[in-house]
Amino acid sequence: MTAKRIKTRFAPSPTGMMHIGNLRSALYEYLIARSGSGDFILRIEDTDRERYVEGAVDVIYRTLRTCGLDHDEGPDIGGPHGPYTQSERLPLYGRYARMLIEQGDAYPCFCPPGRVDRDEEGQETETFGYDRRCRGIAREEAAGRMQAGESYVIRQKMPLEGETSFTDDVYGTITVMNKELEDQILLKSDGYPTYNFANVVDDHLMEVSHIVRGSEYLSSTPKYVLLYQAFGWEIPHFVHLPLIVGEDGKKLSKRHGSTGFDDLVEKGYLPRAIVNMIAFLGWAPGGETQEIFSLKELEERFHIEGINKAPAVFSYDKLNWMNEQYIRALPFEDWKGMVATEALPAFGDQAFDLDMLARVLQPRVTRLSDIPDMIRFLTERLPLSAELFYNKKAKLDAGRAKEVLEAVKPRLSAVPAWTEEAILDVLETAGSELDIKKGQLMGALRAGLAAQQVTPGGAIETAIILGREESLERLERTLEFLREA
RNA sequence: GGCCCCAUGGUCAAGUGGUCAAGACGUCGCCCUCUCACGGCGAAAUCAGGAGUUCGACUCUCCUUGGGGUCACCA
Repeated sequence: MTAKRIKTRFAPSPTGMMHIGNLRSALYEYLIARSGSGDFILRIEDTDRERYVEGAVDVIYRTLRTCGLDHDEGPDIGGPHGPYTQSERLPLYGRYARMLIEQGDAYPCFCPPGRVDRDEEGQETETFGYDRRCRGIAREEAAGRMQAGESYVIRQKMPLEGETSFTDDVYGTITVMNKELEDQILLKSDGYPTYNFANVVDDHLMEVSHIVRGSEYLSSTPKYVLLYQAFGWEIPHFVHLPLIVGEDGKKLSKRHGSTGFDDLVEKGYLPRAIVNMIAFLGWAPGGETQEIFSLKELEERFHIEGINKAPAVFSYDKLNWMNEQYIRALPFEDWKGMVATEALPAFGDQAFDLDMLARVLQPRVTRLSDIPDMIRFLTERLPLSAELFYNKKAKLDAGRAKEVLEAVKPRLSAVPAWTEEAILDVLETAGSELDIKKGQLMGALRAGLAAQQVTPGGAIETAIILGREESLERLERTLEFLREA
């Protein structure tokens, strides 16, 4: 193969959400193109009218855009090989199919759909696939029946002997016996091509150099190779990707939880983290140990040799970690904006200090959607209990907490400005004057303010977030509880 | 079941005949510490099995076992 310009395509079918597996294909296709300064194009494969979902094309555009996978040709931006939507290319497929019939590499088939093979006793046989019943129909008879308006499909005529092999850039050379290949349908009775036919025609016409797709297509690739040969077209590079599977080792699907890009985003995963995560499902840079890569960096390091052959299990644990890395590294202002959209509705009319809240949350949040639960103790006054104040190490319990708070609350009420520095100053003074250990002081205050044993952030941070008024009211309420206990 | 593919710790994986077999996630422990995190340090944990080839195999070959994919007028 000559040093042709690298060109890859993402060819999704508009059937709904953007599955993680599809997105990974798109990402690898994009990276293979970009790492070789080639082109990445988008083609919509809408040849299945029954599965077509309104609006699915927009999901595809939107997802690619938010992930930063810009394409060079596509239905929305055009290009030299349009149209890029298969339903608009129908006449083309018919023409090429007829060409194959004339060459003797395809034939019309009049069998009803889904016919099951049966043996002499009428039992279903164990053999699968079409039995080539119509393959022997004389050309004139076939032409007559087609003329007469009989419904038919066009099937590829597979060689009955010999073998076909091709070399995949990831899996190496693969060979199959031709007799194993089914006379697959190229053109359906409704005039639409099947994927098996359209992808070959379009990939050739659009000058795609590297066909990148999931390994579930590996076993049907010999049939495509035969098609390329029948047309006398140059065989492109094949780059089959290892499957993404769930924890149970099975191909990732709906029952494995959130497997759509939108689902993940809704759960609070950052698009950049998702992209980084799926880049490593079946690929590794080799040599180096870095795992956090921006899309730009991936464009520089990605290479086909780094693609693995074994299926990869999608790990939510690892995704969580990646998301945390991205959250921690976010510029504070960006992070604050995200916290605001989660927190504002939860706080409602209640005032709170967004800066401090964001600061406290940044090193602790795993997914954005976790925020509402994490801040519930701030947006609601939770029920109190004696156990809240128990801390063995600090020798703190409800009784001691009452003493501490009784002593400290008046001083807090008198703080001139409700700032970190001022509050810390008051508490330190109180601590040394009244001889209260820091653990007891802070522990009692934090529990008294939060009414929750474990909190993100400490006593002072909590006080700042809540503000003076709410903090003092909460302390008064706590003291009332403690006095009665 | 036929055909095809795959096989390093629980997971993602580096490795390409000679390494004490990287690193990350997760798990566990310690430190830091007003709780929880973050951060730091450390630990346990892997070459599926069997034959070969070779002076020497995780690396090469074969077989076994295990797993997966595919057998649609879906892609």
